[in-house]
Amino acid sequence: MHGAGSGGGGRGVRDESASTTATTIRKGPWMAEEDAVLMEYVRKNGPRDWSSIRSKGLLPRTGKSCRLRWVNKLKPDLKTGCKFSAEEEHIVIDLQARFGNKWARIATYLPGRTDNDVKNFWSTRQKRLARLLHTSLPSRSQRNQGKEPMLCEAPSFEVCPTFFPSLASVPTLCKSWVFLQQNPNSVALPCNTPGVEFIPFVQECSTGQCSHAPYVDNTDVEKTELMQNLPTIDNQVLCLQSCSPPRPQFNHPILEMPLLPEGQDLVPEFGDLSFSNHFACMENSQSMQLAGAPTFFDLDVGGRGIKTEHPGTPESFFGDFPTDMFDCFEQPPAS
DNA sequence: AACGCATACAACCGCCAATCG
DNA sequence: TCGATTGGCGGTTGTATGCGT
Repeated sequence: MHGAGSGGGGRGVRDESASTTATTIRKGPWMAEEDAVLMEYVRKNGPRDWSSIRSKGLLPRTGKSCRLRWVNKLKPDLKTGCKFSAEEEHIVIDLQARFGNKWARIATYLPGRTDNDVKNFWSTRQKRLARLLHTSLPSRSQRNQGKEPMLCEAPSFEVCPTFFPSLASVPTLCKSWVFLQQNPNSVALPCNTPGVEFIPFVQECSTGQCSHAPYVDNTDVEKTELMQNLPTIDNQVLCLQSCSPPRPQFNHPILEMPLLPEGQDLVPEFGDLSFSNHFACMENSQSMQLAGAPTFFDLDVGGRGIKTEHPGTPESFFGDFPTDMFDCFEQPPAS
């Protein structure tokens, strides 16, 4: 889509050819004097007619560069030098799942944040998660170039069907799964299962009465449809329960867009505390019941078997994560 | 102290849609 | 109507900084 690899070329302080004459476009870091000129221009003329800044000889910068500088650095009320709060992170995660890489749109929900801020935050987060999970980001050919929410950006988990024979008929477009709370009917849902998106954690409901609505910012009708679309496993209705912290209240009315099944963030799959319990139990019971079946720690994660690095216990697996990674998740209710 | 790595940030690029003449 | 210009956006990359070894 875009000129990959061309970005950044020729910019920066090494661009010594950049002069201060109005006929030559200056690139690279902005100087305080330039900022002052730009601020003064905006004060007099407002944030518009960016190209006239150069045509009038005020700055040897392109209009695009001036606008970018204003929007990202000089505009009042920007939260410069302030890390994303947990609430902001939640908002970005949720909205990215909903809108895709529409950073400008997402930024409108975050006062003081620019699309560049959100984009950088997300990029850094993706890299961090990829590294933590010993897997690589999707190849460029696999990325959707931001046109739609990412389809299962989480690294792949090859889930042994032996564990979940009842899911053999569940269609899947990806290899990522959301795990249900551990119990004798433990199941996993592919992350693209209808109704799973935006639902941090999933529990099984033996009664079929769902007392907890999943977190969605949609209408009740959509919620109902969402619930109806849930698969049934072994004739049991799956019940959704959000175990995530209270969700942020958006300043804007959300959602002119429908739920997108592709949206599924990595965190829910790995943040569920019952996730580890699930496999701890599996180690003790199911692996015995299913003799010969591989355990979670035999599974290949992102093409790299983690068994050798994390032999045996869920704790050893999660030990690789930052200690505060799950701070925002509360313990699921004891069953 | 030096080095390497991860992260945060800044600013570029090309593409595209809207606007203008 | 159409080509040129402009502004907005998303992707990408270089640099600075912090931290651990």
